[in-house]
Amino acid sequence: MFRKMLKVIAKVPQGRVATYGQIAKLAGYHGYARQVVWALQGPHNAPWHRIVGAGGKILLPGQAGLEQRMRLEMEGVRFSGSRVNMKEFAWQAKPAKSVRKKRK
DNA sequence: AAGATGACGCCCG
DNA sequence: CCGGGCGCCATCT
Repeated sequence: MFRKMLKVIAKVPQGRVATYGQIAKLAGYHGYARQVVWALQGPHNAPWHRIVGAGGKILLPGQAGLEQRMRLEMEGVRFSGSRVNMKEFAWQAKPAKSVRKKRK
């Protein structure tokens, strides 16, 4: 499951950002924003810094959020205060069949 | 098995 | 724009 999410996250190109909900939905799990978080925390090498909250808000606490912002700017992402210019850098993913698993 | 938790998302004030 | 409240789901204790 996380495996799939990570795969989607890995598809996010540099200089682009995606939201948790976006990832979850593309992975086929609409509404699993929280699970996306666990996927990032787990042992893997995913570009966690490209994942932000809805509206491009950085939710990471303390230094982590600071570092994320720095990295994104380095990739070319512009920031509007504490947020990312979503309209410009929001990742436009392709409709990968949003197949929702039949949540039992 | 039940209760609490978490880098969330959306609605309301 | 910001803060608070409620709902979502898998994992942990």
